[in-house]
Amino acid sequence: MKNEIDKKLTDKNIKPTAMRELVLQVLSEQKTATSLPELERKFEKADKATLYRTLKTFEENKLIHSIDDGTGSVKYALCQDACECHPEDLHVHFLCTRCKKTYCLNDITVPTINLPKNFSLESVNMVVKGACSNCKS
Amino acid sequence: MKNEIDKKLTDKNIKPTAMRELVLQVLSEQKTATSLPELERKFEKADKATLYRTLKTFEENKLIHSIDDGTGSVKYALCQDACECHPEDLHVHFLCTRCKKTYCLNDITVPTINLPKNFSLESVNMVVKGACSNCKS
DNA sequence: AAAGTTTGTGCAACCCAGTTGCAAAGTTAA
DNA sequence: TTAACTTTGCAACTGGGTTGCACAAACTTT
Repeated sequence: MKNEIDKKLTDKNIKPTAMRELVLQVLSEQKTATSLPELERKFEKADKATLYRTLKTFEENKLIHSIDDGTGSVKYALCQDACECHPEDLHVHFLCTRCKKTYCLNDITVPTINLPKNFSLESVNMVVKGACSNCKS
Repeated sequence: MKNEIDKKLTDKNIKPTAMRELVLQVLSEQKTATSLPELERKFEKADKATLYRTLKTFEENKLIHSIDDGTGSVKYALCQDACECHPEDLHVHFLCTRCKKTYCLNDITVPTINLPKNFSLESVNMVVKGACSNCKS
């Protein structure tokens, strides 16, 4: 258990502290992406700033990626193992407008776009909104 | 001039007040999408809340649409004449990571996505990031 | 093992976009 | 002109995100 978590951290060159183990543990358990405020609620004890910096560290080291789904708080989810967060690695995200959960649609990669002349591409944020299978009446 | 602006407002069932005429005027002049804070700076005089509510009114009446480009402030741009803001009307937006301007790529409609079973689609926010033609070195 | 260095954590304070309540001003209707 | 409604302006607040700083914990070096 703990060893798997620690391995994930060290594989990405992140020193495995107690805090980081806990946060990664929780993130691993989620089926949908998690925001900083949500994380704060899950860890009554922990400090917002620490959680914030933990997420930043994870993101910089490509352990997680962030999704801005327009709900006002950025959400985070684990990257796929080999993910380098390059444009061709990116997948579509789905925000359920009912339950406000954000899903990583890992097997739906973002479509290629033909940009206008002299525009260069760095990344894509694609959020599809609608009702998820749980909420669809 | 003023008549065109007023016509656009009344066509969308928005009462043409002085404030609204001014805001629509300014929005019409922009080649890129405009945020509330930017608008505040353009109108030193006007109140934030009024501008805010003006934008909301415009958006509700489908005169403008909003784009969350992840910069921390939502941006607004005029809709195309016949726009109903339905999924099939939506276009891709481009955020230049250098100059932070957000372009409506009006002739690039968002690609169709095959959602998982029992997921329904309401709308799509697709923001491509990179360097625009002005900023590309 | 002690002193020094680096890294991580916790607290407090802050910034800023967005939002709301309320009262004053303006507009429309009777 | 009065009454009803709409718009505007001010002030205050919310909440997510961010930073400075001091303390604690973990590595280094001798």
